[in-house]
Amino acid sequence: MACAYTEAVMDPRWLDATEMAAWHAFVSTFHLLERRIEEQLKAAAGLTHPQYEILVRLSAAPDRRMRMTELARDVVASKSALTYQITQLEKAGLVERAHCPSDERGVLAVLTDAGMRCLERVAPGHVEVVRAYLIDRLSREELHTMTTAMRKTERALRSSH
Amino acid sequence: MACAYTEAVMDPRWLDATEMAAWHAFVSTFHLLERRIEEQLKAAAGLTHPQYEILVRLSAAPDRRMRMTELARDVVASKSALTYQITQLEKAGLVERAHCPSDERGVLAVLTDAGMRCLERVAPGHVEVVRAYLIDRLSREELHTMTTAMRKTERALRSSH
DNA sequence: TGATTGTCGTTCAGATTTGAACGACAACTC
DNA sequence: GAGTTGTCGTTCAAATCTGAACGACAATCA
Repeated sequence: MACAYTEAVMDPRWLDATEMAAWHAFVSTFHLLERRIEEQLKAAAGLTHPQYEILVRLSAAPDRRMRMTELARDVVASKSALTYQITQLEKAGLVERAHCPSDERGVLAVLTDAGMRCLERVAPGHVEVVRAYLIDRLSREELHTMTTAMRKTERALRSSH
Repeated sequence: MACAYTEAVMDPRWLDATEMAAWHAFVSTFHLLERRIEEQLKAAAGLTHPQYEILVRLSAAPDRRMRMTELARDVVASKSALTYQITQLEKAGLVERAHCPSDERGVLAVLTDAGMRCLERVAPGHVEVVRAYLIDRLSREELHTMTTAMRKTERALRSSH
């Protein structure tokens, strides 16, 4: 009754019980899963989740390289956060920086061979966690619905900035 | 083809295209939404999302108070992160600390009247963002499926620690 | 009771993120 | 081509998070 989400029940703009349940479940679950993923990656390879995501994106890019800004957009990180993480990964020998041939301002993040090997070594354990707690618990139907729902929101958020 | 998620297609433990799409959509969307929420809350009241969530939980608790550990579990924060945030909210006059009558070690976080007013003032704008980018874009059916899916994962994660 | 073990919340150092400011270059306009 | 505006990536200070260590108290058990 005192909850800020449901208090003004007369106003249709507030969240009803179903909507509130969906939202809270979404937020809590993500944080819990994120925590478990961090734990697994740290133990397996001393990597953080943002660092792992960077390696994944680079491994899938042509020539295993990507512009800083594009990479930041892909992994949803701020430019300064990406600068910091690329520096860390460079110290670890997993990524290198290269000049961009087509733009003098540009910097390319390049996955090294060591970075690729690291990813191949770590990925199975990571995927196992994602499976164990999310993917394998959902039916094909649920998986599809969730993807559709997430994409709608992602599209709306990306197009408004 | 070089993506670490799909490379070893012979191994059924890897994620196929559908699963990978679901996972990436989930992670990206959450980060984008989180970013937008932070932006809105900061502009509206100088609050962070974790701080807002703390106020919400306290507002819904009996006597508007909660034990630190329980609160930390609810908002999925580490104990030290909660200690820090409660200190910040105390400085802002939105929350107070009180002794726990039943346990000498315990600390109760208590929502002040100012905290309650702040929450009532900020909540509509916050809910509007959650609606605009997530809730209102999903059908009742999708909302229900997502909640069910998230709850399965949440349950698995909470019960294994 | 006394001893052991566990939980509570805090502290601290270190790691990471944020957002504003910046210099360097690119793109566009006239 | 000079001037304006925009983008690129980095830097910096400040804010926040993490995880291990800690002292204080609670719970359990002999």
